[in-house]
Amino acid sequence: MPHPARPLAANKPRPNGKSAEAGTPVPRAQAVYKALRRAIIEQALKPGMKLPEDSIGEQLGVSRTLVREAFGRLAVEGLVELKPNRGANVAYPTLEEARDVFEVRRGLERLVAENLAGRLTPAQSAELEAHVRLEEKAHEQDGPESIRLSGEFHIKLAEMTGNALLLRYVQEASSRCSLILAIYGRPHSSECAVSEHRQLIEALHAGDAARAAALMDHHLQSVVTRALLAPRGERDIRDVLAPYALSEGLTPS
Amino acid sequence: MPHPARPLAANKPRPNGKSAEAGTPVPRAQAVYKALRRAIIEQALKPGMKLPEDSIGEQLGVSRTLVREAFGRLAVEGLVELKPNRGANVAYPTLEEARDVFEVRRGLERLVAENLAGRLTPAQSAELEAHVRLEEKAHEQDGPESIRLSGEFHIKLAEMTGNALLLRYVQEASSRCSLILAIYGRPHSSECAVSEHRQLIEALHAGDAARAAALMDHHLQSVVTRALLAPRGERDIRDVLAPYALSEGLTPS
DNA sequence: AAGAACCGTATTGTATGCGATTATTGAAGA
DNA sequence: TCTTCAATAATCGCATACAATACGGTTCTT
Repeated sequence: MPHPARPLAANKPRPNGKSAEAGTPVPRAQAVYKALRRAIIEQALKPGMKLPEDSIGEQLGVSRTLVREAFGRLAVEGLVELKPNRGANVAYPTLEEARDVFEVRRGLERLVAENLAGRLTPAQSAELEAHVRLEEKAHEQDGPESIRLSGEFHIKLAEMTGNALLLRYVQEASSRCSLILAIYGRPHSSECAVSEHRQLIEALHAGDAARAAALMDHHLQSVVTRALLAPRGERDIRDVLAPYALSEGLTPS
Repeated sequence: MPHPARPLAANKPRPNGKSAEAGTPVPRAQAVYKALRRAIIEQALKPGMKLPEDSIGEQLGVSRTLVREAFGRLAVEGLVELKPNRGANVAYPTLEEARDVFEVRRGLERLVAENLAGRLTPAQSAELEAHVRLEEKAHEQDGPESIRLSGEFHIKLAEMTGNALLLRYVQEASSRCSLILAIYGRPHSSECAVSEHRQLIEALHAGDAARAAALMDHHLQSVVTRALLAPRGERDIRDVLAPYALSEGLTPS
């Protein structure tokens, strides 16, 4: 699976500074950060996985310095764990941390709902409705597409508040929820019920802040019970390995 | 003064930055981060102030590498602004950002209040009451001590929820509020009314979640309604950082 | 004198190197 | 065979080196 290293940007030793007509001299540190972030969220890098600085740097075509910088930022956001002198791992939240994340997320999104109630522009309403229709369509074949869309619905709402900090926090909580569901969630239940999204839009539109908040609260609560409270009790290595042992005709002692 | 390239000499690889007796192999990157963080929160580094990597590194006795790492983390937390190719400044939030921060903070702390209502242990109650008494005492001479204590009250509450993420967010919002009040707040009005803290404790104790949340909401709301304009002066970075370097065990070169 | 092109300097962006710490392997001893 | 321990390999922490970019002042042009 390891592909030959492909530098992540125009890493060319630019012949002469002058001719750099290419778009953005965006710091590559940020590119590294974003690449790793996506990789973690999309679970290409699985929870708990070791993250050695130099192999990652090599793979991305940058030096360890930049990888380290990215790790630091990801650690603040709770996506990687940084252990002194022992390197970085993709975060592996405990069940308790998971509970915490969901609680905070509920608080944040309730705020989103209150903020938005009665303030949606027609354009925003339309966008949300369109989104929900997409969700419905995707829901039929129940692929990973469905999951992505459910998540984006919440991000869209946060964006519409116009509160940048609130958006950032919701995104952060959201990413961590992805991690958590990757660990403790059941395989592919689409996490959000589309009908609940519909109701929420309606309440927002009606300007009923209290009802919107309550709906959001209930909605996220039910995500937890749907996806989380059916723990695939694999906190233990044994559970993970059991099927493999079986298929190889080995008997765990 | 550019050094004429001197092939390794004066700065021999020191065995360790500090005297050998240190029992704590605490990464120095973290020390730098904490020093800068405190300096910003306590407004020794004023909002908008330029943060040159090398003078800071020199003052703290570390290389630019570590300073940069700290900047990255502080930027995620919104305490530092990082402009590509133009370095770092202490964040200077706009009024709109200020509004956003306060709104999020309100949402978070309401969550704290709801979480805590009816769940305070006797020990926790006692701690809070003791704290409020301290506030009252400090309030008489109305120094900076009074401000610090008011802030700590909210942090203490967040701690008591046992929700680490919630605590982190409250702390973050809190620090940013310090910045904001430094810019837009009036000089030294102690920001929290002690009586409101008292009422809040009472509601928590009574287990009245709704009332506690409402009180918290109102309390923070009333903090906001004290926003005014204020000028700023600038000092030399070196002087400002010296005490922080000292307290973190860093040695200026 | 106002503006544009120019150049030296201060700073930032990134890579590399070196000592320190941790993990791993393999051999000796029980 | 199971430990214990040492030597080695892998990795991290941090400083330094070098390249790229932005800033400020000067000179040249009109």
